[in-house]
Amino acid sequence: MKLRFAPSPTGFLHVGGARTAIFNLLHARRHGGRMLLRIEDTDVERSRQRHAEQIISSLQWLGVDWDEGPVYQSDRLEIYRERAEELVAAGKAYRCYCTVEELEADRQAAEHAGKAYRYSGKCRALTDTDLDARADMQHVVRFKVEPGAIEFHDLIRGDVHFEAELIDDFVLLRSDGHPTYHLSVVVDDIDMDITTVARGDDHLSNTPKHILLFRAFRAEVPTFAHLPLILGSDKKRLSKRSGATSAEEYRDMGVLPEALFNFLVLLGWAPGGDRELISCEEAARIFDLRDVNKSPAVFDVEKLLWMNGQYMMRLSAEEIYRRVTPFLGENPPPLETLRGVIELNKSRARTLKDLAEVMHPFLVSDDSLEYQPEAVKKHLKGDDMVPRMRELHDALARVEPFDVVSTEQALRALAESKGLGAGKYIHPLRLALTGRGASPPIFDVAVALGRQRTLARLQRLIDSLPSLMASASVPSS
RNA sequence: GGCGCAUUCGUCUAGGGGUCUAGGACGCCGCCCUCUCACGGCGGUAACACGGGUUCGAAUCCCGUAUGCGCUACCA
Repeated sequence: MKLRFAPSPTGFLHVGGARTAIFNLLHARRHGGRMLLRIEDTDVERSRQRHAEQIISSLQWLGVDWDEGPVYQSDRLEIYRERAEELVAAGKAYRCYCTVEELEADRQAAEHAGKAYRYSGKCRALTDTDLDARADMQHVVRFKVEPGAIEFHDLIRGDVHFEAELIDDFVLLRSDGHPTYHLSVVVDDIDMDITTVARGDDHLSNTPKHILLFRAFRAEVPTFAHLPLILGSDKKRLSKRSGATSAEEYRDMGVLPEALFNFLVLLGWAPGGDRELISCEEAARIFDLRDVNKSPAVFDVEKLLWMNGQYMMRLSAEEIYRRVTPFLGENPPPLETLRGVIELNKSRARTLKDLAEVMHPFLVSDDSLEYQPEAVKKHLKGDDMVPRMRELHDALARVEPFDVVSTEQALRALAESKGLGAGKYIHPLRLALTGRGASPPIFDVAVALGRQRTLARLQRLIDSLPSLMASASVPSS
């Protein structure tokens, strides 16, 4: 068994394409087959080498590891021409000299008449003398579609039926000598011994053309599996309008490749047994294209983000450090100083980018911490703020050892001695240490910062108290 | 327009004639945990598109309608 993923390099790796690649990989792994990567760049107008490279690097990032290739169709142009000529020689294809303008006029006419446009087929009837007379003229090669029923069994859709009468004599070779998709895909699937073609649903209607070509080449027709499309939240084909569409964008957002992989695998397929989290290896043991759903699935970013959070909190601090570093800006601190900070924050973020954000207070210097206005307004209240914070400062300066249990005991003892709730100290302390109203458990934060920095931040808050409270009480600007 | 495909909670899905007063997950709501925010735990909200058949019995099989999507290029 051999499968292939065959993207055209006209843009980034679309998440729909990513899922197609994943399903191909999984099916190959499950059945002990191989997987080929083929770049379908026969459209010179739209294909770009840099896109091919981006797609390849996105696949690698995602963990889709193919066995053969990448093969570039642009390296095989001569082969497609030869095969088209073979079909012409065999009377299964013919040269067509109709111009784009003529065809367009026919199309217009058909439209005005309210009828479905079909290629007239007039070049089918060209005689040898006609052909000799036009030998030098630009032309395309068209496939001669003979009437008849075309049926095939799709792994996902089941039995599908088409009538060849409704299929135009489609172009195989363009006037510039480049093959169309229909020709190159079939020639390659034959030459590369592809046994199973799993591709997007948008190719279902093209399949009869391909079957006709396989027959014309006297080749065995592969098994097809047409995957349902991935939709945006607007129920339309996933597009920019409904959110990020490329694997790269999710990577830049701080989504883990294994989370995106897991999420995509679950779009149209379920491992059974109420399972949600599944690794590539586990999926490769039980996945089968035959179990894929027929109906399109909406890409729900919320669920992806939840899943990403699940993966993040299960990773070790070392692993997260390696991945979050790119989001930390210039000169990220070494692993050892961040290990504890990561442990404290990893269950509080859904993406690496979010994680970098919640880690921010731990990364800045004590005197450049910013205080969030809402938190200031909420927690810096009362005429006794300055003495209250001084007492806390002194208590924390004296507490021994400076660990989570002792610092908490010290603070609570202080609060009790003053007849105040512990919150009256805890919340301002949080503001002092993080500048925010929300953070990991505050005594863990203090210990992570260490006594010295804790006291420095507390002192800085005390010093800033008059101006902070003044600005907070102003009706706001 | 023609052809093709699809249709279970808002979303992803389980389900392949009786075990379905339809299960799980995300989201949302409530409660618990609690120094805040997360995490976690508990509970709740919410679906078989519609109409005909077949059958003792249909979410499951068949037909039709509706809706959606795809293809209908010298794009892939």
